[in-house]
Amino acid sequence: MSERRTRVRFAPSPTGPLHMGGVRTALYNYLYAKQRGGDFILRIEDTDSHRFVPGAEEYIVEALDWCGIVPDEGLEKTPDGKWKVAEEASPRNPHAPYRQSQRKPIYREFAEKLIANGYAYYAFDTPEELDSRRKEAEAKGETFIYNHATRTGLRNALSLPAEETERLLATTTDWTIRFKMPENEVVAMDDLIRGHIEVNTSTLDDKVLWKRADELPTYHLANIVDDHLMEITEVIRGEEWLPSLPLHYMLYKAFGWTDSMPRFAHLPLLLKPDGKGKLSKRDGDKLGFPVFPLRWVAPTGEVSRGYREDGYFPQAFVNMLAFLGWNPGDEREIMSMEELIEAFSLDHVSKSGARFNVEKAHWYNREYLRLTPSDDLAGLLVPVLEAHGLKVVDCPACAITAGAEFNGTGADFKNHIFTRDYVRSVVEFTSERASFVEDFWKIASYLFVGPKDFEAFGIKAGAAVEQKADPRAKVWDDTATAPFLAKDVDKFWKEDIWPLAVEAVGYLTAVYDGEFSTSGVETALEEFIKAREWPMGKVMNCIRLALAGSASGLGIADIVSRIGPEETVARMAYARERLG
RNA sequence: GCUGGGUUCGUAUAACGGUCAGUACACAAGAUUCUCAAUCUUGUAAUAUGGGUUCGAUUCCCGUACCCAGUACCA
Repeated sequence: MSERRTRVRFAPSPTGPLHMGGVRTALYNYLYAKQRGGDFILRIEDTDSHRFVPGAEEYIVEALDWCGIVPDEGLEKTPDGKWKVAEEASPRNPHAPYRQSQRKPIYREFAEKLIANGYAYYAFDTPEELDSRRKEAEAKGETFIYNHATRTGLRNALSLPAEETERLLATTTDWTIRFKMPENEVVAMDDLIRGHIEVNTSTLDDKVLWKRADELPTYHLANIVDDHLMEITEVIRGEEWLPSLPLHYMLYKAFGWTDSMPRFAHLPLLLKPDGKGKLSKRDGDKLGFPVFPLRWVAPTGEVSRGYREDGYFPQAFVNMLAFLGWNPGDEREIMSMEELIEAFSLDHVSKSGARFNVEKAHWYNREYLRLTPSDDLAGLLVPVLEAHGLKVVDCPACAITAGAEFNGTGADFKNHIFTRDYVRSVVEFTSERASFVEDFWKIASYLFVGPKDFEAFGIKAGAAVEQKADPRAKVWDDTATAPFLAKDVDKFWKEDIWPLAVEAVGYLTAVYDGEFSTSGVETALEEFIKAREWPMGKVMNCIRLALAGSASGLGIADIVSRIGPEETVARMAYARERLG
C-alpha cells in the first residue's frame, strides 16, 4: 500500500475562471507528482448543474497549459491539436471520462450501496422545508443541523414507514440520499501539513450525497468515489476543505476503503492583500492586479484581466505562485519548474494564509526578463511597437523596397521603420530598467519616435522647480547653479543653457567621423563641455530634453549613439524651434 | 453562535529547545552618475498576549485576544 505509484489530482469546478489560488493548488499537485515520478490527473467536478459557466472548462485547460502544468491524465488532443477534457478511455486516459457529469451512472450505485449497509438513507425534505427550518432556528438564535438529533423529526426513510418511503421514491423526484453521520464518535485524522486532528461526529451533519432531481452526486460522494476509482494516493487541496475532511474519512470507512484511502494535505488559503478574507474570483481586478492567470470575459461581458495579458512571463508567474506558502528550505528564490519539482516538499508548506504582494510579483517578472535573451525580448517587443504604428523589418535590405532610408543605425525615423537589429540594440541598452516587455516603450519610446511636445515637462512652470519631487531638482540644487537660480527658469533654459547645448551638439556632429559609438560621444561631449567650464549637468539635461522630451532617461551618449547624428541634429533643431 | 484551522519585521518566509531571531520584496540613507533607473553599501522593522513545562523557549502544553474557513440538494 505504501508502495503505490503516486497519483494526485487537481479537480476544479467549472463555475468560472480558475483563479490564482486554484493555479497554485494545481501547481503543488503537479510538483508533488513529478518529483515522485507519479501522475498528475485533471478531473472536472461539474456536479452542480446550476452553476455551470460556459467557457470555464476551456479556460482551466488553457490556463494550466500557459503555466506549463501539464496533466498526465484527463486531457486528450482534438483533431486540431488543442487539449480538451478526455471523454474516451485510452492508454493515456484509462479512467475516462474525466468530467463528473459524464460519470453519472457510477455514483448512484455507490450511494445505494451505502444505504444497503446502513450508512445512508433517503430523505424527502424539500429545500423549502429545510430552509424554513433554518430560518426558524435562526430566529431563536440557534443553528439547524440535519443530524442524529433532528433527523427523526424530518421526512426521511429513518422516520417514515417503509411503505411511505417506497411510495415517495416511486412518485417523487426531488429526494436525496444523505449520509447517516453517527453520534458521538471521534474521527482521528492526519493531515500532511497540519498534523493530527480530531473531531467528534456529533458536531457534524448528515450531508447530502446524491440528488434525485438531477441524478447527480454532490461533491463529497463524487470526490471520494472518483479518488478511489482513480487510485489517488494524496489529496492536496485548499484549506476550505478541511472542515469536510471528517465526512470524507467516514465515507472511506463506510465504503470499506480505509486501506487505500489517500493521504490528505490542506493548503493555506491565498488572502486578499488588504487582509480581509480569502482571495476570491469576485475580486476581479478591483485590487489593482489580476487574480486570474488569463484574461476572462464573463458571459455578462465583464472583463477581468489576467497575468498573461498583463505581460507576465508564465515562468515568473509560476515561480511567484510557488513561493506563496512554500519555500525550498534554503535561500533560493528564482527557480525553474525543474528546480521546483526537485525541491518541492509538503514539509515546507506553511500553515497560515498567504497574502499576495504585487511588488514581489513585479520583481519576479523583472528577474525573468533579465534572464531572457535580448533577441527573444526584441521579438516580444515587436507587437508593442507595431501597436504604436511602427514597422519592424528583419533586415535593412528587405525594407528598402518599402521605401526605408536607413542612416547606418537601422532606424528610419521619418518613415517609422526599424530593423530587428535596431530593436534588439534598444533592448540591450534598456533591459536593466524594465520589468515587463511593455516597459520598453515607456522607457525608450524616444529611441523610436522623437518628442513632439515639451510643455508637459514643466519648462515654463517655474514654481515646480522649487519642489524636491521635481525630477529636475538636482539640476538647480547644485551650488554651481547658484548664479542661474536668481534668474527665472525660462531665461535659464533659453538664454543660459540652451545655446551651450546647441553648441555642444554642433561640435559633436562636426567631429563625427562615421564612428558614432557610445564611448566616443561621451568622451567628445565631456571634453567639449569641461574645456569651456560649462555646468555639465545643465547642458546634458538640456540636450536630453531635446532628444528624449524628458528630464530623465538614458545617458546622452546612449541616446545619441542609438539614434545617430542626423536624427540628433534634427531633434535639436526641432526643440530649439519649439522652446525658443 | 457553533466546529475546525491559524498567529515571526509592512509583505512572503527562515530558524523543526540554545541564533546578536536570518533572507527576499518594499521602505530609508549613502556611494556612483549628465538626469532617471540599475548597481553596490548601510539602515529601520517581528516572535499577538497571559500562564505553565524546562537549566533554557519563536519552537512543547493550557487559557485569552485577534484573523480565517466551514456551517447549502455549491464546489
